[in-house]
Amino acid sequence: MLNIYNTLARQKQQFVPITPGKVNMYVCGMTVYDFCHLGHARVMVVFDMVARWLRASGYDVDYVRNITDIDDKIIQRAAQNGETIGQLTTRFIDAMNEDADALGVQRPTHAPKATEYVDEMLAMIGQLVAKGLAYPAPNGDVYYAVRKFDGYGKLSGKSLEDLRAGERVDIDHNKQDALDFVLWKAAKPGEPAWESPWGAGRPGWHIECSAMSCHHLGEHFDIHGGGEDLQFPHHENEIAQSEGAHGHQYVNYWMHNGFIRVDDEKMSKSLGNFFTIREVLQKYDAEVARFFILRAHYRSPLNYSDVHLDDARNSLTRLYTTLKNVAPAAVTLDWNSAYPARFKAAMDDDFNTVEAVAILFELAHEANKQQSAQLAGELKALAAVLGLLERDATQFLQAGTSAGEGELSAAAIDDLIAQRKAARAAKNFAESDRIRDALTAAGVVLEDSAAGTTWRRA
RNA sequence: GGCGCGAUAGCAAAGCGGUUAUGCACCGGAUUGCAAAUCCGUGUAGGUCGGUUCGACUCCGGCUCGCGCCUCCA
Repeated sequence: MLNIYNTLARQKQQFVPITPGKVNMYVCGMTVYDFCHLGHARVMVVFDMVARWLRASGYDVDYVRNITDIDDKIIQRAAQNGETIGQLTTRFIDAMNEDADALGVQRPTHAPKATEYVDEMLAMIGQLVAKGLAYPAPNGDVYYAVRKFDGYGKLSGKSLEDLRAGERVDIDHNKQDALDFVLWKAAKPGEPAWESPWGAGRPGWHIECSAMSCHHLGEHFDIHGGGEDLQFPHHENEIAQSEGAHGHQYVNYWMHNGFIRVDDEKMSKSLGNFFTIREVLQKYDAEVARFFILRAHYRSPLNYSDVHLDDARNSLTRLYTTLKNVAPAAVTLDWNSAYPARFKAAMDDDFNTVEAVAILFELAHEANKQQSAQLAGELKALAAVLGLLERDATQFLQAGTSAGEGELSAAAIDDLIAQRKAARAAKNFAESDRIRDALTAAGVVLEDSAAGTTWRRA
């Protein structure tokens, strides 16, 4: 039985789907005006893992991850670049999909773009205005009247009083309350705009998720996820919009993943301390990056550094080495048998991939020790549930970096191995060691066995 | 200032009121021409001060330090 830490309840709760056997899940995706960084990678990988585990558990999962393709930064960036908004967003949506694919992230079932749901957003804003929960302001904007919604603050644990005391909210005389947030922004000259009952304009950020989740998953669905920085105000505002408009519960389980950090600080655009996914993939195999994310608990902060990525690569190498040394049998997982049962218990405990990965290592140890194709098969099958160890072991072990600087080609390596083999046959160990040392210096490790010599990159 | 989270061995990182986490690194040994890989062996970790308890890394409280949200942000 699956337990999920629900931000709304601030504790783990047993997961009970609204419809038996079916899970509807929505995750806040990217605003596409730049390349994705590692923080975005974490959201994509974490919720990919969640979707995979739900499916492995037998659920039919409808997974929606939206794309914000209209907002201030997009407009600004397109203008800077001298390209249209469509050109800019298309470019970065493609880049995002490339990065996600590299990381082994399966595509969500739907990836709706905000610009394609403006009608739905306007309909919802209309409902909110009709109910007196929203109001058009003198400047042409439409705002949500936060104080009219009873439960405001229930997700983030904030009270309106505390928020007002925060003194960090701009005073805007168009708003009835400083904490009111915008649903519809009046058009400014030169900006893209849609017609609306309140004049030409464009949607505020929060309304798109309420409208698109409702369109694809209904007014009430099971899981909503995103980075923990979205808890407030974005998710709080979504609740206000959706529950305000529909008059009932919006989401049952709210999940928030922790940040990627650099030197113990949140990695973010505004701090400028971010690494893009493709930057990292120049130096590290994408599966190493995925493993790096999944070997930490999704709610914990995760420090990024080359040292940690090196460590992750060495760890993953051990797993793949096991599969190279012990050919895995084709295994159909029996969740009642020892290792799979423990793996399942770990995953069912709020997606404890840390524990699940530890079990993978125990399995590797036993597979090596017993030279057991069955255990190696279980290792491979269990890892596949996490989207790991799905490649040919030798392919992984010999893969270079995409940068590929100063790397010896496989052909050159094979040639040196042949020379070394001849030297060894002639008992010329000085020469064979010289060749091996040269390879070591080039980052290539040799492994002799009865079957011959194999190599991998260090 | 308000609200919240965390502090585990050299590094990373979990579970758990009493019994080995796990990985990397390190050190012995087996194996190897020598290595690598693998196997065997080796770690008296749990910020600090108190409390509860027969017993606490694990529960409770104080303190210290770190981080996050309160503004766009995954």
